Amino acid sequence: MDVSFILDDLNDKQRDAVAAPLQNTLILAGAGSGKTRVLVHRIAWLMNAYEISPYSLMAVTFTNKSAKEMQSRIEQLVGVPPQGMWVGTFHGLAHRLLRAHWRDAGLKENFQIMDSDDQLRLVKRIMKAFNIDDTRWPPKQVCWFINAQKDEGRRAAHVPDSHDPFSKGMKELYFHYEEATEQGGLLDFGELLLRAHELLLGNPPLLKHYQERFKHVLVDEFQDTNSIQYAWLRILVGQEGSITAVGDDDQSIYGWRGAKIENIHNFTKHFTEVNTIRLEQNYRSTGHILKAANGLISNNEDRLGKELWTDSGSGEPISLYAGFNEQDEARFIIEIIKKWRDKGTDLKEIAILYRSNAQSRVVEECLVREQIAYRIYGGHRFYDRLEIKNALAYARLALDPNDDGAMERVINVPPRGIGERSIGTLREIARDQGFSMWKAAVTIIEQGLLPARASNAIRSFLSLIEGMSVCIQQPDLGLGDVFEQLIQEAGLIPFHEKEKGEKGEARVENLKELVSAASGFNWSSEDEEFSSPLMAFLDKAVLDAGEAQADEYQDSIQLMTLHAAKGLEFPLVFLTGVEENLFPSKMSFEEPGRIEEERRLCYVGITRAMEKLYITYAESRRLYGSESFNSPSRFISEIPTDCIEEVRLRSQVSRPVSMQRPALNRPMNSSLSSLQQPTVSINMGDKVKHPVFGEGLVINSEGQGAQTRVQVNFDDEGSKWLVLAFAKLEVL
DNA sequence: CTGGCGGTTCTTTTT
DNA sequence: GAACCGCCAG
Repeated sequence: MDVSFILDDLNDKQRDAVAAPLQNTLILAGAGSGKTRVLVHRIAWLMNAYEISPYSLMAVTFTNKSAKEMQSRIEQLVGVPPQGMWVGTFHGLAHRLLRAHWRDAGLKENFQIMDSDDQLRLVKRIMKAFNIDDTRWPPKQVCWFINAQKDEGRRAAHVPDSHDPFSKGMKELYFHYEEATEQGGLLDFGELLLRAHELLLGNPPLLKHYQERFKHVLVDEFQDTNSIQYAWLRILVGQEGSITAVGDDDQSIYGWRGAKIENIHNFTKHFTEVNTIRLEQNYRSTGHILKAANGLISNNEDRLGKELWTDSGSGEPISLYAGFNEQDEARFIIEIIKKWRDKGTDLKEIAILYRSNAQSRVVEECLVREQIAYRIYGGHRFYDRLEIKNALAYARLALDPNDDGAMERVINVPPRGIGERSIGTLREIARDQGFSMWKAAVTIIEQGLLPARASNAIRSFLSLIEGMSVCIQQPDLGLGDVFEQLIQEAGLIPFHEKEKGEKGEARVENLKELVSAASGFNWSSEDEEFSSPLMAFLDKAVLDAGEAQADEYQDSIQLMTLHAAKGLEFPLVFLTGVEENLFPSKMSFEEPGRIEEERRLCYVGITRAMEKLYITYAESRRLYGSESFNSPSRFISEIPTDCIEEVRLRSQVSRPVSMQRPALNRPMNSSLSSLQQPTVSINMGDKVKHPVFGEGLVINSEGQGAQTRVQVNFDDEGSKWLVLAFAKLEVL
């Protein structure tokens, strides 16, 4: 069979990667080097050249979106959907495994997946039940702790003992949490992975079966794997199988949620006879942009090493703009956008990137004023919305009345006269008797434990749910109709219509959207792991974000965080708010490795740009209600100067100069910075020496003339504010 | 039981 | 600056 078509249109390195022998393979794919393409083509190659059945292949990704994309691109290339191949996210595949082997995994048949919101509620519930002080152990932190443990593959019993009461409490809470989830048949995201790993580890015949089945495993974005995912892969691949991992250690930006960059660094140690291939030719960006990215990332120490190059010319230099506040920054961006738009660029080819979501507001306001369409990526996911979760909770409750989480969620939504008091009694009885809140409710009514008013309210709630459970069992009723009816009976529409503002309207819209999503859900009966379409839909709702925006196809400016931008590309990119304390975020100053991660994040941002990149920062910024003066980010000075050009839009308005413009460490070829350096001789970013405090870096300043104060971050003493006129600072 | 007021807290986010 | 939580009054 002629398989050469698979290698057409690939460069030499890509071909090497795609046609690499059937052994452990590590593909270090730089930004814009055709990573997904290589992965997809390799799958096609394995099937056609090595004649491996799709049944023996597994491809793992992190997001549903990329799983879907991979699936459809394989189909496109090979012509037919790859029958029997497992393509999905780590969580999705683990889930599939657990549904198929729930008994072996020690689960209930109807186990449910919790999202982070459910998890938080559960933790709060537990803490109330055990009377644990939620100021000493904030529920969010408890969740974070538990998830971090699970990411590392640790159950409560594995958490090392500690003497300090805080850690002790955490561990204890983890125990309580384990008990509650076990009892309720609830699995959080981390549990899916942990459980799937334990399932294989503790069941040699089953493990052998899957090891023999999956001859080759392919993993995308390998640099983002956490410990448990890595362990799962290793055990699954075993001695006989092999793995192709594609990743870029320079784009590892999820360390804060457990991703271990070490996994990619140590790949060659843990897997045998690894064939390493580097893809360094970039097809996305201009030379200037790549040079900037290379220069920046070379400041990181722990790297496998890679240098991107292109043969498509150096393009325009990067433009750097110093806004004098965040308004000015936004105005500048819009101005440039308008120029590009008038030249004929589609709005959807322009992206505005920022470090944190809070920064989007100013830009948004500006875009609204100028009537430019925009779209914010990320934001709240469809199935995460309050009204959607409530509707889903009704379905869950109808499916299983003993689902306490669902019960708590909707028992008084819309308000039906069952308040905190009654619910408290329910909880109490449930806990004392060791049964569910539903059963507790039945008991209350039977024994008249509450005043008639509350009792009646509860009774009518119970019969409402009973009616619903009849409804969902009608075999000829479509999933869409089911939700239509549930929403109707629960009275959710009038409830939200009563809400003031546009919020209510949007919620009603979303509920309608849910109905149409449900009716469009096709449950292929080959998903034999599921006993009913409704259950499958509920699981999907938890695991799948559900594209939040409906107007996806409208031509609009793309706004997103840097994290959300990974994997995307745009002709014109604005990297905004590139200031110390913001980016790198001041939260990253504590631990040593975090700054490197911020730098990688910046690298990701720069490499999103295809033709033109603008980097902007503001000298003063209102954030969280108060004003701050940040110096330009260290990352700016780490970019080779010959890739950057400073811009000034308007003729400079004279403004009070407390200190000369804190431009770059190095002298810039900007006429302005030299013009405005009359009196003061200390720059932000300068290294200075103080007779008592020693050496440090100037990181901030305020005031002018004799009152000028500077903030210096001393190597040994931490940061201090000093009055310039008195402190005997020596510039080094 | 509900609604309103004040005090507190604030990265990044997929599953 | 705003969103979220907890407390208090109706």
